[in-house]
Amino acid sequence: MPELPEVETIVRDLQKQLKRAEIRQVTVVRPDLISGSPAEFKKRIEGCTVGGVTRRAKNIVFDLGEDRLVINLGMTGRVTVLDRDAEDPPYLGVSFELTDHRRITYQDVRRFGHLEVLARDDWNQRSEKMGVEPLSDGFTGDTVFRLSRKRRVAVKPWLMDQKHIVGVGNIYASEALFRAGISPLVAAGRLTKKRADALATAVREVLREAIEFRGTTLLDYRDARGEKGEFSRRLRVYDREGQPCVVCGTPIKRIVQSGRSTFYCPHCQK
DNA sequence: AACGCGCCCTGTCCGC
DNA sequence: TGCGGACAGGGCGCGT
Repeated sequence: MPELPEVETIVRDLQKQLKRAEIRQVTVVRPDLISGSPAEFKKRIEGCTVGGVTRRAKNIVFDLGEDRLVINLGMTGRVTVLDRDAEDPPYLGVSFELTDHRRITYQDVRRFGHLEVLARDDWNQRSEKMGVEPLSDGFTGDTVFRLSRKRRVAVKPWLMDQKHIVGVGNIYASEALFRAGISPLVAAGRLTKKRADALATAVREVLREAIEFRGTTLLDYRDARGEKGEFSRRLRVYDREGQPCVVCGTPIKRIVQSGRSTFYCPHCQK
């Protein structure tokens, strides 16, 4: 569900809302969502002050001092800051009661999400092994060109593979390829340098715009205030099968690649 | 090593 | 109306 823009939106909300927030008590409602035992999870978080909230790939990272609380939202995870007295939201997985009048809740219908506490160094090590951040200075057409060499897989699933570039999921992969005029079916390794440049630009632009509009809500996504994202209406191909291409009017096609839907314009994307 | 696929789980929608 | 199948922003582990 949430890709880079949605996670980034949530993180920015949380940064503002949780300045120096202190966590008093943790309640694990669904132990299958966390790594390790609920007792250990509680022990390592209770009493900690949130020093900051950042994003790495599609993960929300809470700075707890020595430890990091890392949340991956899976498909339907939500992190919301509520009044402490507000009733439990549906599909509540974990609740973090703060020392002020609020609490942070994690809800997840499908429970593909994941919460984990780990030591700062362990997290840093893991983070170093992840793919490149597409909004970082280090991400250019050269990056795309270099990483895609000799890859025979189609560029769309390649773009979604977090080993190379992080944060791009099913929606923004289709959207970026449309903007770059590249067919989702071409082999990643066959991209010319020029097309790699265009793709890098398209990825950066679509992610930036989506953040500006607070992400895409198809169904489940909500930001940390419980609001939907506004980028949905600006999608050019995703979920638009049969509708006219915004550029040329050709009906948008839907195909399945690696088990995921891909949407594209067969006329504009070659 | 790289890649495709099934699976995790619950809800919704569509066709028959 | 009811039911089965397909599908949904992700990611892991398996086999080839």
